[in-house]
Amino acid sequence: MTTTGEARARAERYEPRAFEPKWQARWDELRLHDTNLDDTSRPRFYLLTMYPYPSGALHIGHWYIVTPTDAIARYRRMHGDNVFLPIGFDAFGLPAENAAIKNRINPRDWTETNMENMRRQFRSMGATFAWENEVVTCDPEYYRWNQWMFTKFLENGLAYRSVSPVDWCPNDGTLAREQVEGADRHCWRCGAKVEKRELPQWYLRITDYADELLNFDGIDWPEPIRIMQTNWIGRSAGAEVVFATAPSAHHAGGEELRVFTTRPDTLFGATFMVLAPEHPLVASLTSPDRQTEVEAYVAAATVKSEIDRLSADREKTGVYTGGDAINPVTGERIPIYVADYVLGGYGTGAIMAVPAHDERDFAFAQKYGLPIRRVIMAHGGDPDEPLTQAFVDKAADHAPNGPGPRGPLGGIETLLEARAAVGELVLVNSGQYSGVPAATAWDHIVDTLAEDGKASHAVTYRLRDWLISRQRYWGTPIPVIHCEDDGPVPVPEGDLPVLLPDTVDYRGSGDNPLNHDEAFLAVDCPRCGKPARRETDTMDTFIDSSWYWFRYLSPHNEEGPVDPTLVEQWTPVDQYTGGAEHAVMHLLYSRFFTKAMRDLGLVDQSEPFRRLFNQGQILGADGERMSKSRGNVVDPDDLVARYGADTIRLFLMFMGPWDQGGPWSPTGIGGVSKFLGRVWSIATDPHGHEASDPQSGHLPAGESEADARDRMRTAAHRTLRDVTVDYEGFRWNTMVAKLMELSNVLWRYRGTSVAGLPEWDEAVRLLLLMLAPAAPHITEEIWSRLLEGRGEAWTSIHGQRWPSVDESAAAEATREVPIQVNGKLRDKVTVAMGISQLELEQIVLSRDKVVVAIGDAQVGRIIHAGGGKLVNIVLKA
RNA sequence: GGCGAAGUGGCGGAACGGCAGACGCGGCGGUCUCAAACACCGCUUCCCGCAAGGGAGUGUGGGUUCGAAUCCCACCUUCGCUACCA
Repeated sequence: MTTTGEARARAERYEPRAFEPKWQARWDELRLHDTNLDDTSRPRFYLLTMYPYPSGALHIGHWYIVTPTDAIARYRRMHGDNVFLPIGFDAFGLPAENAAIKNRINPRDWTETNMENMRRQFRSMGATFAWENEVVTCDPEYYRWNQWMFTKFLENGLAYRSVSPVDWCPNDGTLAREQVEGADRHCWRCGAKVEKRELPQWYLRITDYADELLNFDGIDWPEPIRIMQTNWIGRSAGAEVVFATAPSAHHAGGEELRVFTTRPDTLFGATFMVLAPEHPLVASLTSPDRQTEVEAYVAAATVKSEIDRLSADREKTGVYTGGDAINPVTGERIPIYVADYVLGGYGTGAIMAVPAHDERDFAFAQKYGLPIRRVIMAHGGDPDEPLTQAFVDKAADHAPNGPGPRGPLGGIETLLEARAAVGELVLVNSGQYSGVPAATAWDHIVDTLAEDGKASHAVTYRLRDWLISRQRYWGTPIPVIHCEDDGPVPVPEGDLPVLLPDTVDYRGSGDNPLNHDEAFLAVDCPRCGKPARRETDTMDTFIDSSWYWFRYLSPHNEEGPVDPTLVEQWTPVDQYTGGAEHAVMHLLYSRFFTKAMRDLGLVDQSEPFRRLFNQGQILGADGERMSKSRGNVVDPDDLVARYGADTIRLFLMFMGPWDQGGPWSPTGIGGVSKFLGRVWSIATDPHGHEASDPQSGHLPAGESEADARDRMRTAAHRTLRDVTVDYEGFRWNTMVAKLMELSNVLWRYRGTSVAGLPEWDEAVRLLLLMLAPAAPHITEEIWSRLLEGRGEAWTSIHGQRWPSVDESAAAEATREVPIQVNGKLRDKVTVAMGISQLELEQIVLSRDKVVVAIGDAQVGRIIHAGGGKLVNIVLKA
């Protein structure tokens, strides 16, 4: 049998379109992937991948996330695990609402249409999702439990309402802190400039869990993610010190002005104070002659954040309020400034400025001619030596509170350690503390002031409470009723869910249509029965994604948000996969929710995801993020139509390390397609050969049949050994490469006398099994043909057990030993595996090339590296 | 400015103390074909050489080691996140 020209036309070629849809339908029909959650006879494997937003169509980035995840699922099934791989849709959110405004259609219809298309596309991947457990977050069956949990949070003091300045985008309404991006403070979604607005808002007390969230014990997460979360939480241990305002012509004085500092040891160097523009005491401290100037500055500061960050000069600005304060240790009168380099939302919104030891304060003091007093220096130095820049001692920088590495991953673990490190630094110009080591003074000053209630140890965090209010329609209505007499009252459990009305008036502006829906708004107060108004804010969609994996276990459960038995049996999630762009927000919120739900008695655990893998992002061919507006979106449907799903799956895995991502380039896709074509030919037409190649059909010169049989067996089992490790570590690119190598070996033997021998058949079988999780259709098709050819009944290849390595087959009889002389490669020699070092040395030293390389020199040591992997002859100098 | 990640052929990448460039793309040459496409075979880090062979080489400069792409120090570049956190 030959394979060329007409003959090739006759031989059946790899034609994925001919069978991929058939198998997808078959797997669905047999319900191969709906998981029996009650089956406890097998080890469970809860595999979760981040559910998509129903934007309308999958792009290649979705395939990049889902395809390897599906391979993990299939691989675990081959190990006998009861795998649960659910999917759903993150179906609330702005794009639906924007589309609604634009096209005057209902967001629900838009969303439903999109989901239907995406479900079809998911099927075309051959992904084995448990569709029976699908969760759609815009379904009342789901969001009612958001509401239910919100009322529980309220009862337990975890939710509260507060009027505060919020970031406001003219298009998208309120934004979370994290949703404001970049130096110019633009909206993460639409890019518009962000303003500030005062609004009553609902918050969740995530900061109550700040310390617990810093602890990653018992979860296997990538270190960069842990570091990012740790830095995001930003725990800072220091002290709060109370300054008193000084009496003046316009001001009685004696008011408390609290500051947060990590350096109370520098208190004697505090020569002025700075308040954030938002600080509540700004107005009362301002003297009449300064009022105009201060008010103008404060007004400018609220807008400023948008405008001036781009202007490269980050020069500090501020104005004197005309008010003064008393330094509690020196008794000095020091001026109080307002400056926007102090943040209203951090610490107390006020600082004591120590220009000698803080770069920002130094710059400010220089600009406004304020005194700079050195209070810390190396022992024995001259305390009056003028400073040309702030003296910030490095060791203190590495304290957990400093700007350097901090927290559990930051090197120096505790303040004590940090203080020990600054032991050689002493206070100067600090009254009774002069000459005292800075480390000692730190505590002493705080403790002494604490006796008079003037200071206390304090911890602050960068992390703020989670603002969940959105002035938007397409989200979970916050279940609260505002009554004139009773204030905000939670909707009673029996009245849940508060349904989102389906027919609303889209005004085309950013304003929430719920504000104008009288049928929705009008309600009686559950407490007093008087007419009241419903809350119109809806919840941040990150609420939806903060517990959805629990709901997958019992998506239709009407008794509660979760089924405690299934939760206990199936969670925490064994493996979570998703994009690294969610490193902080979604993953931190999910951890918080899990802990909060635990404290409400809903779940029995503290961490949601035991193991996390963050894959990289596929960018457009231009290296930019894929987006419709950039026009660089790659449509997988076209690719599937051309190459078939298996080729696309495999190509995405072959591109490079999974956590790396990178720009999309279809170059090379043909190589993967060719590989599958060869697998096809090897398995379905083992005796065919290429007539255009005179060598084809003959064993390589000098190779016996026995050699070839050995080589096939060895190659197959070594590949199995290595590929198994790659599967475990999600190293898809090398996994594919190794399967290509094995196929190259078999390709060479195709049509020769060893094709079809038991070793051949075994190698082919192993190749198919190893390829099955990654390329499920072609392997299933070939598998069924092989069974049919042997007259056996059909069973799915995906129900087979992962093969085990025959170590004796994987072992080789000989090995090639590279020979170095003085670390330079000079020769190689093939020797028997069991050879002794002495024998090896004799052979090595007798090699011509080695003798030449040694020349007249004397042989010194001979190094046998890596258990005989390499020999290095070291010459005497 | 801070934090994180990464710099290896023309390209994606492999190797992560022991043969640098696995596997694939692209390129070049060839077989098949009237021809093209497909398919197949061979070569392909750079420099010198007809070859045998030799030399250089993993962002740059140092260091540790018998041996460094890999470990350590300094620097440069790119990407991501963050933006004065007291």
